[in-house]
Amino acid sequence: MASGRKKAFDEKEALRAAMEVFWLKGYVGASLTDLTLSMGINKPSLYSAFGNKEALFIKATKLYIESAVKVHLKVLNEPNTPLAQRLKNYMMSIIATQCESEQPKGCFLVLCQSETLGGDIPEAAARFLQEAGNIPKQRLTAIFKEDPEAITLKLNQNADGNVLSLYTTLTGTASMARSGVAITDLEYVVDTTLRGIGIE
Amino acid sequence: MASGRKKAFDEKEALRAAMEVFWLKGYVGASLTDLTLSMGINKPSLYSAFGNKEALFIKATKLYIESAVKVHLKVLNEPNTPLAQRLKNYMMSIIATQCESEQPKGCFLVLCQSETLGGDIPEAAARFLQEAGNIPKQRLTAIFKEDPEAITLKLNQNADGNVLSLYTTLTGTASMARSGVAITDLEYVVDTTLRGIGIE
DNA sequence: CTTAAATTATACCGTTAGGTACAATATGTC
DNA sequence: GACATATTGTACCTAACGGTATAATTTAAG
Repeated sequence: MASGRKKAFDEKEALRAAMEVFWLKGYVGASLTDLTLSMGINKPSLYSAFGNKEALFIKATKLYIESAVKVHLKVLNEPNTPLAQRLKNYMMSIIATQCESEQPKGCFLVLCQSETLGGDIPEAAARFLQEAGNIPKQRLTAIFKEDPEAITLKLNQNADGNVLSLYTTLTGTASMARSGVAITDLEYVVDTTLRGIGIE
Repeated sequence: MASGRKKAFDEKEALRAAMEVFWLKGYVGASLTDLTLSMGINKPSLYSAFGNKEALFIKATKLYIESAVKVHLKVLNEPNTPLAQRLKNYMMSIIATQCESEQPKGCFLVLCQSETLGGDIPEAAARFLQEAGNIPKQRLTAIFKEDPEAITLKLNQNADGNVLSLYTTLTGTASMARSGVAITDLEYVVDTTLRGIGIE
């Protein structure tokens, strides 16, 4: 079997570059020129490797979920660690990503979810974005409902409300990080939220 | 002096319609077609009355600040009302606007500020957006530093942190409202934040 | 009724959007 | 080296973008 010319770019690396463009500019704001420039490839290469803009966006979103959402979850079940510390570590780990200066500030999902209401994001991508937001919520709900320490603190009695409080805070910090607020300032916000739901 | 044909549209009403388009779609996402359709006028009328897209956006932002930001401030100084109640009224008043179903869900400023980092918003408009966000922050800072009850509660000792906590929560609720979370659920988030900073 | 001023509608401008056809260029197999 | 295959670079497509020139309207003043 004959097999033609080799790809001159690393697909994973190109996808990572695309993710950063969407992360910085959103779905609508990211033009194909922005994307191809950052990815270091031209349009035919992009379309043959990733399909089209929407398919590329979904793949970039999946990469973001894996590399910037799920990675933080493991500290929630760190053994021999008080719940208060685990929750704080989790939130600060996310905020560190939001404030990381080597990446676009803020949160990919928060930015792109805010675009969905305008109707300029294809429906499949919009649905995918919405589902992505549920991942941390479900995990936090499980913690509040099942963790022995959480039950002792009666956090299970309004688990949904407590999850929403944390999630709202983290969404807010994403906007704060995007506009340049420092992680040291946001740590106080986290402490405030945790104290507010009755922890510590 | 001769004076020509009369305007067939109400300028205030057209500006209000433009504000809602930006509120829903952001600066980049709002096309001139979106704008002229919602405003009920055509492009030459838009340009003669408002200048260009950027000038229209700045006027729409000013209208939003007057009609959806400053209006909430007065409850912060309501006489014969405990500080806890005033702060809660203030936050819930804002969230009611964010959840109002007769308007686009969420916050005009939060949406458009998130676009600025991408570089697709003209610089003058971007600066104006940033300044707009300072209005509530400055007022809250004054409350925490000067209100007798706030001083008694020692909220003045970390006024900036407490302001950031409230502001982050309200920014978060704007995103929550945009994705359809009900005001009744967000009330618990407000209670959490206020309890967190040591009120109530 | 004429005239000057202002607003309207229509048609158009150059540019950029997302997307693709096609020829040129590499690669592995025979 | 010839050939099939896959990727690349270039050029192009239609549609929509922000913005405008121009001519057709409507109004008030003289």
